[in-house]
Amino acid sequence: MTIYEELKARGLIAQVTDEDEIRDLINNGKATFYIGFDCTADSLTAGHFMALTLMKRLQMAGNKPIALIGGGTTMIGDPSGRTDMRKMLTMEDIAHNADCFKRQMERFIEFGEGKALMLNNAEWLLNLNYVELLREVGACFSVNNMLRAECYKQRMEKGLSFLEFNYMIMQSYDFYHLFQHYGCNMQFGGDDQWSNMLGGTELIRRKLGKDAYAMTITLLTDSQGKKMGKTAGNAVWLDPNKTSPFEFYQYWRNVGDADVLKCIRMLTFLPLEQIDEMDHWQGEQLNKAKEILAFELTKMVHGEEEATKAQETARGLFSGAADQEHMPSTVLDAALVKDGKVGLLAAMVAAGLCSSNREARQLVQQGGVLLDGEKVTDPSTALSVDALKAGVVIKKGKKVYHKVML
RNA sequence: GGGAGCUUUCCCGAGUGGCCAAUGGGGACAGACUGUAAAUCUGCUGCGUAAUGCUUCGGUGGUUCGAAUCCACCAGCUCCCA
Repeated sequence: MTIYEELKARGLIAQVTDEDEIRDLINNGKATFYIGFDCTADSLTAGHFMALTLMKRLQMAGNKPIALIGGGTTMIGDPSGRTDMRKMLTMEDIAHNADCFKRQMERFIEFGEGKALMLNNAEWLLNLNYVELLREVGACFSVNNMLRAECYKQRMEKGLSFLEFNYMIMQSYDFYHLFQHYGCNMQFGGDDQWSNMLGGTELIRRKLGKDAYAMTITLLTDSQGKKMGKTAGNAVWLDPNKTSPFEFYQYWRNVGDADVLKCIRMLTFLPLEQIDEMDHWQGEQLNKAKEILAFELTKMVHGEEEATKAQETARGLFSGAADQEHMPSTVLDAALVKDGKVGLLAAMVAAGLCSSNREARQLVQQGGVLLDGEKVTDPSTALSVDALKAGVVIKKGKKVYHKVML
């Protein structure tokens, strides 16, 4: 099976500019492609992860990837898919985020001589001269067309600043620059990037009279059409300090039935034949598929050891016997001790299980808290120092376990 | 440059002088049911052990016994005219 067919079978391809040409390029290892990552946070997310796997798949097929860090474009802020303007980041923040991105990517893609390339568009964007740029590329863009682009359309109501309006031009310039200096003939990106990417191919055609190609990746959405990789509005991070390997594992372990196979197909490197076999699994059996998904992804992001640990912890917790070793834990401040005891509510807040005493109390009263497996409903419950020395396991709801100690 | 309007708790959105910590919906969280799923039903959602308690309705001042609600100024945004 060729790589193009495989991408297609995995459901990764959303839109392409020229299917025949692209198929030929990537199947024969003739593509030098880039994917851009704007550094709006200090860690990559599950969403970026899919782009990285795509990069890897294409690299394995002999193509040359360029990971482009958006040190320059982040200064503008991509308006695509947003209903309001992004917070403007400072130069320092952006530089710091770019560093973090770099470190995370290196773990995943092979960079170096003859391998993948990592570049930062701050290099060429930050030194552009306004008037020169206007004359060189500004003349190639039709405002009329830009306003018709999907990414701006939805902003016509809420308002769009000139700063953001220029994002498409910056991204197009990137492609133009990479095409000329690095022989980059293809761009990949999320499907929401489609119009920005077309801007690039169009610019190359107009300025250089040459063809470049663009392909977008299907956005990972759940069966209800919501973007995946987020919990409660927070991203699922790849940085273990922001999302622990266990939480990361749990996120995938808990995806909806309707989404498991899709995720396995799109995100893992398991052979398609194996995935097709899982396709007819149903009901409870799907839990097995979820475990596979969670394990595979955790392994890729955090390493096999962490993945095994997370899996064992999860199995332990949900089969009853808590595996205390790998459970998140907090050592309580001795100042919380009163009369040889620590109030349960205070302990829960200290452990980060609740943000306030009030919330903790409510949770206890609603029967959402278990202490070492025993349900407690009295908010005035206190933990004795002796018990704390040994460690007490607080279970919040069905899935959150936390050990507190002194 | 001129004119009109908007700014509410995580989000949307009611509220136009006391009965407002503020209707409703969404989301989040918890309970029941389950398969660590979905759907459904229930509870809950500023802080406080509690109170006629404290802090909140873009910001700063003011009017008033009392303001999210009225006034002034400032800021941000939207729309119309240029």
